[in-house]
Amino acid sequence: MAATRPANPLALAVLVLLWERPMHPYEMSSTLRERRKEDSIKVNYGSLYSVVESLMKRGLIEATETVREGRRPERTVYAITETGGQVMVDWLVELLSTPKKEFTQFEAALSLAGALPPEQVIELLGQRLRNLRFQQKAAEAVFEEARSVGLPRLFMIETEFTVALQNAEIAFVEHLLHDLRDETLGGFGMWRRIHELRRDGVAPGEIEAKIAAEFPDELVFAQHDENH
Amino acid sequence: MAATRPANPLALAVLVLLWERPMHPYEMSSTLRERRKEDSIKVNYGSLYSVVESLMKRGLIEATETVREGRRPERTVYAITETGGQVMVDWLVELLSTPKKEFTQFEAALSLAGALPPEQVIELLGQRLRNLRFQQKAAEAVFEEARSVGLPRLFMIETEFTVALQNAEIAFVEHLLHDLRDETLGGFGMWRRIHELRRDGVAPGEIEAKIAAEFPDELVFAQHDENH
DNA sequence: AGTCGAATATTCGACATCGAGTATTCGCCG
DNA sequence: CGGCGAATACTCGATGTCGAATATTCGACT
Repeated sequence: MAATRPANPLALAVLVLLWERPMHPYEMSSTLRERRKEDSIKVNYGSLYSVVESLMKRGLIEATETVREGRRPERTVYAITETGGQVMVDWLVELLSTPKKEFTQFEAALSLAGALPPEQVIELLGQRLRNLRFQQKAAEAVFEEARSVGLPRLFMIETEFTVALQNAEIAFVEHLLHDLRDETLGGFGMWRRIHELRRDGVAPGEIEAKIAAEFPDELVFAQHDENH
Repeated sequence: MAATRPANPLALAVLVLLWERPMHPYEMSSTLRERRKEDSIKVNYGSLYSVVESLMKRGLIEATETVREGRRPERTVYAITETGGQVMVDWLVELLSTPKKEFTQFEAALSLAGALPPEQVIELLGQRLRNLRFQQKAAEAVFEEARSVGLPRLFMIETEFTVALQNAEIAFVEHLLHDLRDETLGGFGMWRRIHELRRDGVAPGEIEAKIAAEFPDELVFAQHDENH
């Protein structure tokens, strides 16, 4: 059978750390913290220990010794196995070369935003924009500081990436807000009307009928509705 | 106590659907499919049924009737409760107004890419770029088709959003690849040297020492290492 | 010598996730 | 009219997630 791997990217981080040198779990978490990898990989005690166990079961890492230093609790030191090294490489290859759809909460919220009235959505997106700009300022400051300390860019590409994505989000929200305020976005009138009717306590079925009558051109795509 | 909610955004989708009108779970999944929300919300049978149960336990939705149509298996129809309506609004408000850090696999991979030699990373990012461009073409075609069918833009904002993010990713990878090929990216020499030494079978501890000696200026930030 | 908080190091269990499996029925085609 | 594939509708359990709780030690300061 092919060597399987855990789903959690934290397991990849563990493999990479053990590829550098043997370590015990707590040291992994502090190393990741020191290198600021917490910002790009979700590290979490519970997950760390179960991910290590899961890597053990699959034979990708092995316990080499248990040390007792002073009277601290016992620490188990792990090392990567040969299979583990291969899995690490394969995993990195896949993640770097092959884009995979990932779902964000904001995307979900956008797709469900129709359940709030348009004016409120405009208001909320305005707030988001202010928050995003604030975060952006903060991120750039951190960035600048890291550079001034002499941290090579190589160690910050993942941060550059998230900054790039954030900028794209800012531009998107700005653009969307503009179109919403303009009321030029296709479907806007229908959206507002639905919420007016709901506010006035019109029943769901009746709303559907009214909307269909009032906005025939915006619903041409929905012919399948006639089946019911 | 404050009304809690499940963590899975699919639960929000369920609330929104039931806010529109009562439904049974399978109908939820097909409605989401029809509206192409699968692309922006991870829908998954297992999760759907457990999310519905979880919403029930919290009193955000309630079972109104169980219908048997023909000799199909029994279907339980659910409706949203008043509390559920409030939770839905609060949840949407939060997601729309407040950006929250989300971790992507690619970000994790970027931050761990140092475990592969630079030449390979360049090669892999080249592949990624080709894949991204291909996907982009496909997405734009879907988009164009939707518009030609008369689907109002309002129903596609979430798609516009992901397209914007994808474009940002393409630009980022292009830029990064350029800097890598140039070898202008700070830390590049060190990175290559580490992999040369590993390939030649030099021991981890020795590698660290050699690197520290050969690249003193790129490691000025790492003074904490002297503690060990 | 005492204590307080930060760091070290891990466990636990409630909860969530998800794909594969099961069972049924409808509709179409020959 | 019979059979087969697509659609309907849901269940199950192995696995994964994660924060809170636990327990200890170190160092700084009183």
